[in-house]
Amino acid sequence: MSETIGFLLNDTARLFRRSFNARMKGSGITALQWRLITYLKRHEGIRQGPLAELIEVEPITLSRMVDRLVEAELVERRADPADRRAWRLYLTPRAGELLNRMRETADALTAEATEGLSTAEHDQLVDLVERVRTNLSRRICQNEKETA
Amino acid sequence: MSETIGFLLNDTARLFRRSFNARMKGSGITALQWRLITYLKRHEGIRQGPLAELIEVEPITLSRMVDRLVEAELVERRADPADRRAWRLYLTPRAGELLNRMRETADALTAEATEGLSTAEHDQLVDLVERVRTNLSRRICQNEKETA
DNA sequence: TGAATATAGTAGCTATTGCTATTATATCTT
DNA sequence: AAGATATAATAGCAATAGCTACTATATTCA
Repeated sequence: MSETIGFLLNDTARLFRRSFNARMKGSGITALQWRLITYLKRHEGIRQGPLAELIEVEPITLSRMVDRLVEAELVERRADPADRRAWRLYLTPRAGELLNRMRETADALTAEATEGLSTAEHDQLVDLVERVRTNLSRRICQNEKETA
Repeated sequence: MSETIGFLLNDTARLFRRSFNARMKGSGITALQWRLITYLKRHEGIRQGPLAELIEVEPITLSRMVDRLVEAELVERRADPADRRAWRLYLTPRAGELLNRMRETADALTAEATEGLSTAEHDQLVDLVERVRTNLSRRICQNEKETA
C-alpha cells in the first residue's frame, strides 16, 4: 500500500504552512489569520458570513477572529448601509504592510520549495494540482450535504 | 499576483480532508485521529514521544489523543518492558476494521480526485509533489530552530 | 399591513490544543 | 555508588474552534 495522493498533498501542504508560520512568527499572526487576510484582500467589503464560508470556518469562529484582528488594527468593521444586521469588512493600512511582508515570504518559500524544478515542470505541477482541485470542488458542489 | 504553489496545495489538501472527514463522519473519528492511526499502523509498538513527532503534535496533545482512542478501544497502551517511564502503543482489532473502511474511502476519493489524469500524469504529479516535499523537509532539517 | 419565517451576527458552553511546570525513571560522570 | 542531568509522560492553565441557542433585523406572503 503506497501513499495516496491525498496523504502526500496533505503532508506537503503542512510543511509549507509550518515553514511559513515559522517565518511569520514575529508578526504575531497565525496561519488562519493570514488566510483570512489574504481572502479579505481580494474581497474587500465582504460580509462576515460569506467570508466565513470562503475560509471555511463557522460564522461564530470568524466573528471572534475578526474581533482579534480589529483589536490588532488589521481589520475594520463598517456598518452595512443596506442591512443593519450586517458588517462589511475592510483591511487597514497596517494590514497592507503586513501583506507585503507575507508576499515576500511566500515568494521566497515558493522558490525554495520548487528548487530543481524546470519552468515546464513547475507549470505542469500547477496544472495537475489545479485539475485535482477542480475534481474535488466539483464533487463537493454536487454533494453539498456532506459539508453541512 | 497569481496564487502561489503553497496556497494551491493547501487548498487542495483541505478539500481532500474535508471530503474525507465528511465520508468518515459516521465513524466518530477525526482527521487527526485518522492520521495517528495511519502512522501507528506502520509503526506498531512505537512510543508516544516519537509518534507525536511523526504526526507533528506536542507530546501532551498526543497523550490526550491516545487517552480518547484508548477510551474508544482503538488503541492499546502497553508498558515498555525496558523503560518504566514509557508506553508502547498498539492498534486493537477494532482499529483494523476501521482502517479497512478508511482505506476504501481513501481509494475511492483518490480515484475521483484524479479523474481525467492519465497514468503518466498521475505518476508525474506524485513525482513533482514528492520533490517539493523533499525540498521543504530538507529545509526544515537544516534549520531546525524555526520549528522549535 | 402584520404575522410567520429567514438571515446576520453574537454569547454561553464544551472540547481540543499547546505552553509551562512537574513527576517518575533512566543515563551519565566521576 | 551517588549526584547531576536528561528523558517519557502528564497535569494545570490559557487560547481557540465549534455546537446550540439567542437577539436584532429583513423578507415573505396571506
